[in-house]
Amino acid sequence: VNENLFSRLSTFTNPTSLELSTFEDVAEKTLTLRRKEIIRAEGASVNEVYFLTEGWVACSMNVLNGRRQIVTVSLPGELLGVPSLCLERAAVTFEALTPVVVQAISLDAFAGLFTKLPRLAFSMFLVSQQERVLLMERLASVGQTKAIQRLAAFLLHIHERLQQVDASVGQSFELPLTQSDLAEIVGLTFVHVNRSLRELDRRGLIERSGKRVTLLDFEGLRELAGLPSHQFVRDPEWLNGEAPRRQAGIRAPR
Amino acid sequence: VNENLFSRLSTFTNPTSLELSTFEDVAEKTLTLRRKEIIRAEGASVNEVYFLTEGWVACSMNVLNGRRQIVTVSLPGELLGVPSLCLERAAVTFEALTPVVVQAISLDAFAGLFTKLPRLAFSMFLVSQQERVLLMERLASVGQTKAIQRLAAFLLHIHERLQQVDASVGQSFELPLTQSDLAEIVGLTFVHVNRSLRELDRRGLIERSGKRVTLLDFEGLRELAGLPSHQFVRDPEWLNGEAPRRQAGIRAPR
DNA sequence: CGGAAATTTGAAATCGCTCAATGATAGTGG
DNA sequence: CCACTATCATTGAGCGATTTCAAATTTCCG
Repeated sequence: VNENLFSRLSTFTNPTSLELSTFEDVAEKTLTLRRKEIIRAEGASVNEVYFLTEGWVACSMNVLNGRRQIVTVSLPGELLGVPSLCLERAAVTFEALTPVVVQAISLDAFAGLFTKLPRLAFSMFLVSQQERVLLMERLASVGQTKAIQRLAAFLLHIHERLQQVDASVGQSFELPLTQSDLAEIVGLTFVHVNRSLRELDRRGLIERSGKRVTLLDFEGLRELAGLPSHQFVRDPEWLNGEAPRRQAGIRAPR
Repeated sequence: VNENLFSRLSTFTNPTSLELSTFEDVAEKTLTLRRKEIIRAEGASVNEVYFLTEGWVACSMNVLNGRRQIVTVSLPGELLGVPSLCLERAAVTFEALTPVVVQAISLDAFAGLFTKLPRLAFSMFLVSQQERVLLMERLASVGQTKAIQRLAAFLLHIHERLQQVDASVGQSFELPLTQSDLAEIVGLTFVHVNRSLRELDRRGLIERSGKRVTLLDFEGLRELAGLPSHQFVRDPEWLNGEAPRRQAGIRAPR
């Protein structure tokens, strides 16, 4: 499972061994959690970010009517809590969907990374932009498409991300989410998620047994989902263009 | 209107005059557009980012069924096109909602900024995190709340951002969006947006005349919207903690 | 002033939600 | 290993929110 833990940091550039080892060194403590345990709740003070090394995590935001939106599902190799860096109090709750292992990184250490390894910093910047694009896609899916399309879009999305962590994933994979979780992801009730999943089943697009899902017809699913496909850059040449000319550190203004 | 053009870059730290002047220098050409004109379309190759100096811009993503989602509305002082930096082809279309002026910044120049002014870079990093939080809020609103609540949430949101650009904005402001635009923002049809706006009217929460909107009852609107309120950090101490110790540039791995 | 775009309104159809009940599955303690 | 319990999945029926289609008004702009 651990085979490609840094795939996320390597999405846009190849990190040097120095970069990777420095990154590994900033971890201060390792936390192990069981399913349903909370890593950090919405509203908690922002003292650290987390590097997810094992398991799945739901990142959710509560709405006053008692409902909640799962805004992201995080997989091994991802950083948790980066968006809340700009806030006094955390915006989202991190809940373990499976047994989970995370490494806590203090804000000082994280900011230090940013200065010591500016190229890694730029990688993290690009990863954040990728997350923005993915959030936009989710918003487009939830805002503009029907139940069955939203589910198709999410299944394709999570399958693709799973493949990046573990290249051995085929068309079939374990989805450790209840139908309630799915409902909170795609903005529906769990009853309607149930009916829509069976409809995907009936149409021969997917197959389910227990928590295992098989995507039978990728083309059909993509067409149904209706979202544009996005090709991510790899080592863009402009990154190495003007970039290396000067040296500087992050420094307060006079 | 132009009074606080750099409010966005100054959200988290106070930029030095060097930082601001360097930032201003990277602009390569100035584009002036009329309402409805496209600055850059979804799918176009990613050659530049844009600094919006005047007017409102809708950032939208198309879905196959012919509908589209407006994922962001940008106001003066904001950068356009940063998320698409991680893509081969642009993810969103930028369309002028009013007469607009933008400055184009080449990717090389932008990457150069990142290296020359790492503190400004970190500011931009934090602005990106803020955008992620705002997108999550929008997703929660669209995914989990009813039509009237989504509109309340959006009106509060845009009012708050407007105030940051122009402190003189009171409870009343010009909203240069059609009801179709609003529909594409909150994930409804324009017919239902119309009915929901009149319902907000009827309840005495807002008042409309032409494009001018007055928010009559902020407390009521906030309660209705049902979203958590988020307080953004200002000059966080961890930013100056470990950060200034080293000097480095963005550099390719060996 | 004329035409196009935007807003408003009505009526019917559809989608998704709520409430309620039944079955299936997995985990727990004895 | 089994009984017990909680959680999860499934199904039905009726209701409510939102969409769709269609048409009338109003506003905006040249």
